[in-house]
Amino acid sequence: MKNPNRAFKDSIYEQFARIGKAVSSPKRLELLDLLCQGPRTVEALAKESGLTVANASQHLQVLRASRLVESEKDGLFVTYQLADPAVCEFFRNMRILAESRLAEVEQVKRQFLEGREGMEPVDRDALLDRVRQGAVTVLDVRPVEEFKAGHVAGALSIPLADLKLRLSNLPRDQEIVAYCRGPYCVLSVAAVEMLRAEGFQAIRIEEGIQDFRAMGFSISSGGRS
Amino acid sequence: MKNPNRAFKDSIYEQFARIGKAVSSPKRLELLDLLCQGPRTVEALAKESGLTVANASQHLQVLRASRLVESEKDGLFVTYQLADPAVCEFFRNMRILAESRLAEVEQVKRQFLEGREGMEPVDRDALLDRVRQGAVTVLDVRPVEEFKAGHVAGALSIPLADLKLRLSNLPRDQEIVAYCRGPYCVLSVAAVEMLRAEGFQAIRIEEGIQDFRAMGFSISSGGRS
DNA sequence: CTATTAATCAATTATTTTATTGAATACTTG
DNA sequence: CAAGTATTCAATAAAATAATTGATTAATAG
Repeated sequence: MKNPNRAFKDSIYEQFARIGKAVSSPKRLELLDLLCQGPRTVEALAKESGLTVANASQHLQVLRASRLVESEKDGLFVTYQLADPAVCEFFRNMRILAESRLAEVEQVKRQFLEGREGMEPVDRDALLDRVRQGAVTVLDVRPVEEFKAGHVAGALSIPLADLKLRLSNLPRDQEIVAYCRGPYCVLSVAAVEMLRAEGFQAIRIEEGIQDFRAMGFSISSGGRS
Repeated sequence: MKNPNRAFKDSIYEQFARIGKAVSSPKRLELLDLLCQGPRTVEALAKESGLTVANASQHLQVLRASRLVESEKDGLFVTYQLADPAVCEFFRNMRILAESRLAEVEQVKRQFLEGREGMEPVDRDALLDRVRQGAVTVLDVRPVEEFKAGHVAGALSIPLADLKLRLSNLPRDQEIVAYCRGPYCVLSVAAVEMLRAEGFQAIRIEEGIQDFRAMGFSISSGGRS
């Protein structure tokens, strides 16, 4: 057969490619990753991703055109958010695929963490078990809004920026497990370095909130402001 | 903090974007989709996707550079295949995300199937149940090699091209459920049209082999050549 | 060794995509 | 209504991507 269905297939794959194009730019992926933590204004996204506001706005519009995110105007501010939790799950799948297929990812990570304290290889499963059993103090070092949007049940919220001032809230006789946005977020790295320097038993766990959720951990939202 | 970790993040998201770029082209998605059915030579892929051989080869090299596929030289022929079953699963996730987020997909499909016989909306779950229980004749109309690479347990293999000659192998007193590569493959559409014209009770099921696998159906491989 | 075939390479062109800049819009506050 | 701010728009230049063409490489068969 001489493919009389070509036009149909072309249209279909063209649609699928809209999703692919949306996630083909590093900066858009970074924006998506941030949005996985919760809604954000254009300005906040621009700042965190190192983009100019105009450029961030354009990328966000690309993401919106592919229906992965939605925007809402709140007075002067425009808040962007994921259009569906499935988008976050998709991003996570993509991340995991990249980790498994691209050796370069591990390499880049290793190079960055090289020589940092508290980053020794650990028995990840054993650590997760201790978290699950509440046998350690779980510390969420992300900004408060992200903590409120969803956190590991029972975790303590101390954003990295406030950590130095709130050391007295932390136990000196129990291990502290710090987490942040995921394996490529550096908040928990800095937190653990500071805590160790202050004499705490602290260790980083690479998982982010989406990973905990995917692994069936109990997730809470809200909490004291 | 003035983002001293920018370089690290940039490198990481750049790696992730390699996967995104690989799946940002409609033609590469079509190639990936074909490879989800099993290994293929460049020529076969080019023909089926409507690309020139040189162009297909280039796209395949892009896919290989992102480690989603691998190639192996067999005498004169180069055979490409998915680097990992996870790639197929990823593609499926992407397809499902596109279906749920992009109304255009449904629209394009509807427009194409409009007025075709045997494409009436059916109770999908009930149909799947009948397939699961073996209460119908399940017909795989894909090329034999694809059938051999994996098929619904108990299905009968009659490639669309041979269907006219092998009608006697099919029951006239039982419903025939035809499947092919998935919702956007048209082999089963043509098969059902032909079967109905010949007086069979035939119906199409949109699921492809990966969908059946994901839904926990029993999958066999091999079979008579 | 020559001819044949499958696949890739290399060079070109046309098209898209990206970042940047400055202007324009839309909303809020006084 | 005027000033200020968040966002978007529009225009541009730079860079990356895609399809096409013809040449080249590698394996096979005679």
